[in-house]
Amino acid sequence: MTMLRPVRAGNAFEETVERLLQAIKLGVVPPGEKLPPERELAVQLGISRVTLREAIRALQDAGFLEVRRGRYGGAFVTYQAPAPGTGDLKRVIADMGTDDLADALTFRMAVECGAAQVLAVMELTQEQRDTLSRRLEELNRACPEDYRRLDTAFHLSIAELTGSPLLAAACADARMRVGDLLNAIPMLQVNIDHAAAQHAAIVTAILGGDPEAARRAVAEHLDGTAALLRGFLS
Amino acid sequence: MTMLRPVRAGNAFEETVERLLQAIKLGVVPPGEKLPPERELAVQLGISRVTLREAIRALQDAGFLEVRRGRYGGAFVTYQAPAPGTGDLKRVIADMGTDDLADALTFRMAVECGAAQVLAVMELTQEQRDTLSRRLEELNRACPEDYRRLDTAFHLSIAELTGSPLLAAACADARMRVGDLLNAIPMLQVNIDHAAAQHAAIVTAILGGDPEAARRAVAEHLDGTAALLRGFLS
DNA sequence: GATTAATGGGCTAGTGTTAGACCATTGAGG
DNA sequence: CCTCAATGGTCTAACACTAGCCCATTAATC
Repeated sequence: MTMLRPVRAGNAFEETVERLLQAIKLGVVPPGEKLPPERELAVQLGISRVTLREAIRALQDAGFLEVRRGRYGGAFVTYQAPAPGTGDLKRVIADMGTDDLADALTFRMAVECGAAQVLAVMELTQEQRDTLSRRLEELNRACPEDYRRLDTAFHLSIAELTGSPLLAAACADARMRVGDLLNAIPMLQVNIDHAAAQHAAIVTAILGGDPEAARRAVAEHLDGTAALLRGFLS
Repeated sequence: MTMLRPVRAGNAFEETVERLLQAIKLGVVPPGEKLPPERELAVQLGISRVTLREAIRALQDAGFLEVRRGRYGGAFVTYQAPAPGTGDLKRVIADMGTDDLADALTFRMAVECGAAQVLAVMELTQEQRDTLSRRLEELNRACPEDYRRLDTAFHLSIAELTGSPLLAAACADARMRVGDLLNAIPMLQVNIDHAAAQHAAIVTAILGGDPEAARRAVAEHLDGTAALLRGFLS
């Protein structure tokens, strides 16, 4: 039964590695930038410094981070998102398993549509409206290497603007789970143009206070990804 | 930032107590019934038997469980949901804090609407359609002491039928967080009739494959709860 | 009444995790 | 060049959690 599912996903070390890895892959910490200091980050993640260091060490060994000592040192991100190509997609899908893949896509569809709908119903301050518009603009002006990162930022800001940490966390989790997938999808100009139109429709619906349209726009947008995948699965 | 939020909610003992408590309060394990055997439950929850026993002990001390030894023994639920009244509501709200309250309600609105929408889009087997209809019937025939439990079962089955464990877990989590609230809300016949009509609308929309209507029906239904609360908050 | 299988109760040794202190290194600025 | 503050590196003692084992109790069944 759903209610008696596992209390914890794994041990602290594994979960920490996963979290940091996804923060890196999603560009929350861009290449060349460094993670917060260990003592600070350990507090944010709610774990001990020892465990955090083990995780950082693992990511260093795997080539995602470069750790430098001394003042102005830190754990610097060396990972660069690979140039999107179709070659990796099948491997990524195989790595996830089709069940987990469907689960992640369904989950993402539900929470992102829900977030957009909720946000569209809310009365937004001018500042909130500006934030949303700004994220959209930044995404539209993005150069290819920044695109994924800003796309993530745009999608997550919808959830964050609802003011619900639980919802923001759920959307971040959903995004994490499809992160590898998105990185492996080829990024053609047609796709980008298409996505841009859909992003604009989402923002318009939210700012216009139309939850139906917001829900529909997000659903269509995410369906695009799902359709692309179905193409590669068959 | 959202991505660097805590990796774990608390220690295993606390999380386990919380989980079991909510399973009891939501009627997943009805009064008089017993929890699964310790060895089995520990595996399901992904914790050691020692930790589970500590949690059970705590709930026993708090009067929610009665543990009996020997064959056919087990941890029996003694907790009976209190007769709903307005007296407790303010205390429950005060216990949660208004921020957490708003967070939980927003989160629930998003994930339950998302689940209904997703389910409405899916092609359902006859068995799935029957399950949904059956849950609705059971709820409509429920006697007062079973109402909350069957209401929970109905709502959760929407998420479970999507086939996404992540989504089901999110909805269960959302329901957990508003569980005390729902138990404290007075259950008048008008409210029940109103809810029944909304439940029927939800099922109709889902079985009819209309995601817009499904989303709207769930939103209206949950807004009812929120409106009731706003009444008590002012 | 004896047997027995299912269950909770309790112990131990080992591993995971934490908090906190202290050391080592580095680069900026005096 | 020296100093210093911010940072990673390391250690230790305590606590949390786990796996596995065996014991104690109980009620159905023979």
